[in-house]
Amino acid sequence: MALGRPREFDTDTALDLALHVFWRKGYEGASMTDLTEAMGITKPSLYAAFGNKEDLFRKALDRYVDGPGGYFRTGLEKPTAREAVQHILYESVEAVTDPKNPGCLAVQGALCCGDAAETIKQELTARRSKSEDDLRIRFTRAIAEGDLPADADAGDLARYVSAILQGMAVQAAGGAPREQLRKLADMAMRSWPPI
Amino acid sequence: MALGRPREFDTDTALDLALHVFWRKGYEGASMTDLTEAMGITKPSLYAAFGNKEDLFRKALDRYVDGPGGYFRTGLEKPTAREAVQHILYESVEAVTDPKNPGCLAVQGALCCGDAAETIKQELTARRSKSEDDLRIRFTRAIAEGDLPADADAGDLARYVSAILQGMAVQAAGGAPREQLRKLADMAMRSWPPI
DNA sequence: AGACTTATCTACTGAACGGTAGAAAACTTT
DNA sequence: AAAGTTTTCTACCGTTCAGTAGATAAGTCT
Repeated sequence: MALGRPREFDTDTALDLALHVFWRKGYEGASMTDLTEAMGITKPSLYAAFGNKEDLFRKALDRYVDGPGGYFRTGLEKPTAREAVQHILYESVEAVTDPKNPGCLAVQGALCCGDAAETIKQELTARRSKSEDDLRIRFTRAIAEGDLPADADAGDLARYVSAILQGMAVQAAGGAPREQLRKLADMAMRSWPPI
Repeated sequence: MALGRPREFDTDTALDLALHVFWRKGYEGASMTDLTEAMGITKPSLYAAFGNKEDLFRKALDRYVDGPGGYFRTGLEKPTAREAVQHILYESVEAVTDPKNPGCLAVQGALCCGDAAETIKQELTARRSKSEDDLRIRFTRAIAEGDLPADADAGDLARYVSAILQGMAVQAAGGAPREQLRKLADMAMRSWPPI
């Protein structure tokens, strides 16, 4: 194997670099020039390795959920719904206010896009919807386990937590300091579950 | 007065048409061609009447807060903090899920923008921050009037309501139906104030 | 060594972007 | 009617966009 000239860059680290550009500028805001300069490769190399811009973005997204976005899955595995929400909320605060990870990728690219980014918009919407569904399933289990009140609506609770997370992402994009978002998480936790 | 050739279009209705294009596509997503076609005028006419794209967007924004976004100010004038929040939340649900007003302009344009839109991003951030501050001032008054608990933090509450509103806007952009957002507002109201 | 395969490079598309020049048209004023 | 002012139009500007052609370089295979 390994026929032909060997690749001179590591695709995974290049993908990480691309991820950070998309993170900072959004899908449409990140030009191919921005990306190639950050990744340290030329455009033909990028196209040969990753396809087109859309493919690159999807691959970067996958890397996001397995890397910096991993706290979400970790949170779902906590023993109680309360601990799950707490973990996800507070880790999300750290993530969206981390100067190395400026903003939430899922929200960042979700809005304000032109016609060309329609499919990207759908992809991000689908991923957000998937996260909300994961929450709903977790809450359904919690209700069955007596961990949440029997008359709670798992879907409503999932939507509520999602809204808080998305609101935090918007506020972080507006420059809200970590301390303020922590207090927002505090408040959401104090009245949890908001039946 | 009224020297020279008279303008053949009405600037206010043209601004409304522009507003809807920005609403649907965001600041960067709306091209000058999109705008002129929707407004029914040519590019030089647009530039002569409104300046450049950025000026046009700001004028459309002003028209937004005085028109479709007017429910916010109306809400602030309600006699109690609870009624204010209730009014703003439910009217916001109607606004962001109105098929004629697809999304929240303030959130729509706030993210995912390239370098060119940096000043627009700042403008939108400033306006969102202003709204949050209006809420904070209203809550401060409510605390003084005994309308909210004395140990409540007006700033935290304002941030909380803002987060819910922004979360709703993101979910609406993702196609969430009106019914679901109403239930989200219900939930936020049920645990109000979340001290 | 030589054939084969793949990566890398410079240089370039065509299209879309925001914005404008310059002439003609439509009005008020004198 | 002529001068002055402003709008409107077609046609264009330079720039940037995502994406590519074609030559060359660097490896592995027989």
